Amino acid sequence: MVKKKDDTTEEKILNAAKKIFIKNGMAGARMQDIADEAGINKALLHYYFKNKELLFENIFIKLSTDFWPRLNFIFESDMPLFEKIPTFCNLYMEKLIENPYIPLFVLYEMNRRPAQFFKKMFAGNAPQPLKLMNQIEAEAKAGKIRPIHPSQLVINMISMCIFPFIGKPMIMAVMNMNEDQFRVLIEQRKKDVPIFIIESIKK
Amino acid sequence: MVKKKDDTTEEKILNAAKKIFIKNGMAGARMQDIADEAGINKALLHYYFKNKELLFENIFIKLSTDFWPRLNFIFESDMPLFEKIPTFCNLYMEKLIENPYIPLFVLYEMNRRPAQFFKKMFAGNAPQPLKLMNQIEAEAKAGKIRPIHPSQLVINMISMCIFPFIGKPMIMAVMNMNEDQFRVLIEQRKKDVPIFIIESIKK
DNA sequence: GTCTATAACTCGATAGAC
DNA sequence: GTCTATCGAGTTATAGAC
Repeated sequence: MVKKKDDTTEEKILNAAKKIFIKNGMAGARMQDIADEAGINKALLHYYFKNKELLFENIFIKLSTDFWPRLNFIFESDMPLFEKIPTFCNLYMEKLIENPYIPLFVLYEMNRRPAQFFKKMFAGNAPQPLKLMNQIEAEAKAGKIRPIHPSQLVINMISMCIFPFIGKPMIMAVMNMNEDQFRVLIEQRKKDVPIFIIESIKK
Repeated sequence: MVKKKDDTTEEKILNAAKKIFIKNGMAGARMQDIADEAGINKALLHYYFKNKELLFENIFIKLSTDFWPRLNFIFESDMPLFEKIPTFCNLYMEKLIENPYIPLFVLYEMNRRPAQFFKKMFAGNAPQPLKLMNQIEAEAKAGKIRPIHPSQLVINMISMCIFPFIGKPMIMAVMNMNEDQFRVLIEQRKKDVPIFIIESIKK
């Protein structure tokens, strides 16, 4: 019988820290809250992770890869563009539905840290949109799609996938929605965003 | 000779608080930093604003209206849709270029506050996309544009305007850009985003 | 209104027993 | 490895002089 991973104290701490850091951010999170969430005391927390900064870095690097999950294989696949775009949007939005609070957390913390810091967070995990961008440029040159800046198209796609999760409270307030209605909106987007993009670039 | 508004102590405090809160967030901001920035001491800060929470609320409500500046007149104007969309994108992105850090600040703080809290922040300032949405629906029914969910179109438009400002460090890292190149990218977007949208919905 | 000084408190971190 | 107890730095907030 294999011991479940999150039965160990270290896993309990990591899960608790993840939850508390996402909820309150680095500055707002308390070591006491993390200890409580993990069902241990502060001293033990410091026994496993020397200080708050190191615990945070550990979590931040993990969550950065959740923010940008292993979808490079789509960017870099040989799929035709009109298939690649819906595939990416669907898979990425699925991931975001599972982890809706990660983008805001990651982008917020990135904004108050020097660029140097998140070089290491990208170690081997950086998104590689270059092949997709080359593909877009090739299709445009070949007259298969209308001329468009590849980087702008990629940013448009990612903006429309991510933003609703970041702007959820604003959207719900402005559009006078409840949780259920918001969930429906997001489900709709999985179909609508790819259509929106393809309608824009097709000739 | 009229006294400049920000010569008063209260205005100095408000400007300082705005700067520090945007930079460090509510949890990360220190009353001492705000006092230093304003060129006064902490005691005087508490004389003007009883506590940190009240000062924050004051700033947050102000910044929420900057986040959503007075652009309702565009949403509600009688402009044709194909003119309204570029006008909105241009004016909104101009505002965001002036205040690039406000969206992340506002959306982050909104996410850790109960919906009830920012009801008051919307007092009289809520964005009113309803007329725009009705217009979209009418144009679709009349066969002037392809069928599309009005709320999705509005969210797409806002996503593409705002997201680059929130995701700036990520975009710069992934696309290997410096500040100047990012500025160019944003300038391009003022033209490209409206085109992208119109190409998508036109018949 | 504005300041200095300090109280009151929060929180990260450590000492030391088991 | 895990706990209780506590230190000490840093912060919000107040008292009280000018």
